[in-house]
Amino acid sequence: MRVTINDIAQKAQVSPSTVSRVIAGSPLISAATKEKVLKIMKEMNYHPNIIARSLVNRSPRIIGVVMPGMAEQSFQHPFFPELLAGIASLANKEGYKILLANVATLDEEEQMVKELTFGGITAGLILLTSRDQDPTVDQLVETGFPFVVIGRTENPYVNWVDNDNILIGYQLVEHFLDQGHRRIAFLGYSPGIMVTRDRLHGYKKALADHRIPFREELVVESEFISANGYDLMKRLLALDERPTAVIACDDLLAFGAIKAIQEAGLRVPADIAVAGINNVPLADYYNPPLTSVKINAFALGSKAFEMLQMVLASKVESYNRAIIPAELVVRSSSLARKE
Amino acid sequence: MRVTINDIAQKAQVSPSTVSRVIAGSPLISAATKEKVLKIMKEMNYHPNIIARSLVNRSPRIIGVVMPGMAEQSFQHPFFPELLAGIASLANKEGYKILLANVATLDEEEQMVKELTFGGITAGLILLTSRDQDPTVDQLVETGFPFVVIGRTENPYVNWVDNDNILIGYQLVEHFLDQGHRRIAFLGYSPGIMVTRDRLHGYKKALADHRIPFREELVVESEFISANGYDLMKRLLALDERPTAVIACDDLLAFGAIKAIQEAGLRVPADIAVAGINNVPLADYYNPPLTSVKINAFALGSKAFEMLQMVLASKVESYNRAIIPAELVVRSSSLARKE
DNA sequence: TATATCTTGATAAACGTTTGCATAAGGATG
DNA sequence: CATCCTTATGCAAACGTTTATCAAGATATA
Repeated sequence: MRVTINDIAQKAQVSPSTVSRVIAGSPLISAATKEKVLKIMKEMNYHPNIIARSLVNRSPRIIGVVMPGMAEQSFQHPFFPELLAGIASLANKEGYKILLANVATLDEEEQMVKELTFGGITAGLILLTSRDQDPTVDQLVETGFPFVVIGRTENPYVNWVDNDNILIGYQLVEHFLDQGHRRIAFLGYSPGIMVTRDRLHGYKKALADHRIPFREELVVESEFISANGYDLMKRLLALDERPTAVIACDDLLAFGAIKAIQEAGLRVPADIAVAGINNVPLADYYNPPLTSVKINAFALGSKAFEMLQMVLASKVESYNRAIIPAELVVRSSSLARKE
Repeated sequence: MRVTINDIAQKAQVSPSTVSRVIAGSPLISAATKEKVLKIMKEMNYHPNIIARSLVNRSPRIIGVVMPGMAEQSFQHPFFPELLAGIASLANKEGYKILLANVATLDEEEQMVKELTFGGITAGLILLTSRDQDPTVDQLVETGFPFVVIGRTENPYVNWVDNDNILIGYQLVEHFLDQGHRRIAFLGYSPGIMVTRDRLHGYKKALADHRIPFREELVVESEFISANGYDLMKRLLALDERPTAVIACDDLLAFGAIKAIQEAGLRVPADIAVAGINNVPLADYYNPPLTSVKINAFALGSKAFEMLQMVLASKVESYNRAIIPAELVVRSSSLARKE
């Protein structure tokens, strides 16, 4: 049998409301009573029933985190756990619990979001998305339910946190230009995925700023899956004029690409330089070590929670955006031989 | 304002209990009423309040998943998300929500588990652990709260799901023996971590079964962190009699080891063969591609949920164990040159 | 026609909290 | 000593469900 506030009250010879006030740290309670109640609470190993508490003050200290399914492959991604840890680090501190909505299909996602918003179980939502058009986001905007997006969508009525993907693309190009490259390819553009769009955008902008003509054939589309890096790179290798440098939208793609390059009898970076994005733990151990961009997933998560908290406190007047800086990590896969 | 069961009842000219019974699919309701109510529910976009429902029938359809913190590094691990997906796949189907308790320290873990068990918010817990002695597990056993462990601990009063780590160690040794190796090293044994203990156990058993003497110096201890593979391997390389094959307790360790081997001017697998465990996505793209053991994390997760459901239904008389089979994936890092 | 049976729906209590309002005790003030 | 604060506590309603018990109407049976 579960020990309730009434049991404590009875044992302490006070009313339940007094116990409740002790728990809440109300100043209206005498020191003596407070101490007595606290002691008994400890003795009886009492823990407040979160459910009951949530019911009465209609904002449960639970936030929902909605993750897209394996369909998007994102689940395999090492930064997901880090992101969760980032959210949790702050959430725990603030006494929020995290309800993880791990959905596989879009239908499931829609249903889940409905349950979470109308079901009264969560106070707010953090939504992970990489799609440029996200029906779930639109759905949430319509209901007015408090939420924050990690990633970015085209819907403007949204508070979001994201990496500066445009800058990431830009910086990688500049890095390669510094190394003397002029034919720089972009591997892994996926039209529906905002991240890749932004990165490509940065890539184009950097080229333009440095008066390098943009070449359609140097951009290779994909589905953001590792296995493709190998195949995609082969397309580039088949070009009349091969690129001398390759920016891959993800480290997994980069590894595949390097494999293809090496199999073709070429060397990285001597013949073709390569850089990835996300800085997976193995980038350092690859041969050659892979230049990448470190995404601060932890910060992404904690910032998202922070923003959601602002939203919950109605402290946001307009729509907020936060951009988490990323850091270029140069390793040998992108370095020119000394000239 | 939230639409409640009373709003529906009012609109439908019936009592709240009737609406409730419609939701529950009770057979005591006439088809006409049922249809009318359902229609109005849809019209008003009604979703039952999960909190209120949980309060009244004291078993909320929420299970807690407790994950060890970054301290154990486990978070970086690619199979964590897959595990979660495995849990969620079944949980969603059964109408259970997942509360993710993502704790950083042991104190936080203890506190969190207390809140989850006594706080009435979860019906049961799935606990991830790799420690042989886990205070949280002991704590849970004592309270009698329904829970299942993924991983294994020494506490016997526990339902758990795990890989057959002993077999994994055994098979890898046999694989290397098949390739003609006799001096096989074991990299990454960590005394407090059950997984590595079991794998080492399998390793020893295989050696014994094949009458190969066990050599203390071929077992290298570590902390289960990628960065160490490199350093640990150097210790092996410094031996008078170097091993000709290395089993690494984790792919990340294996990658570090390969790097050390190659830096020492030796070749993999020609001079030293290497195999890892966990089959991370990159194993295939490494140079050379890494032999590894595929852990079915998804199955691990879904099996754990299944078991928890049994526990919740009190369908377990004794303590259950489930072992998820793993699969050796042979790639070139472990293959002997043709003789 | 009176009674029993069955179908359908309503009433109210309960789950464990929080909190506005009321109240009692004690001290200060006039 | 009556009045008024202040401080500390209790009472009871409310949060949105579920469900046991009860009631009423309809139908069948004697």
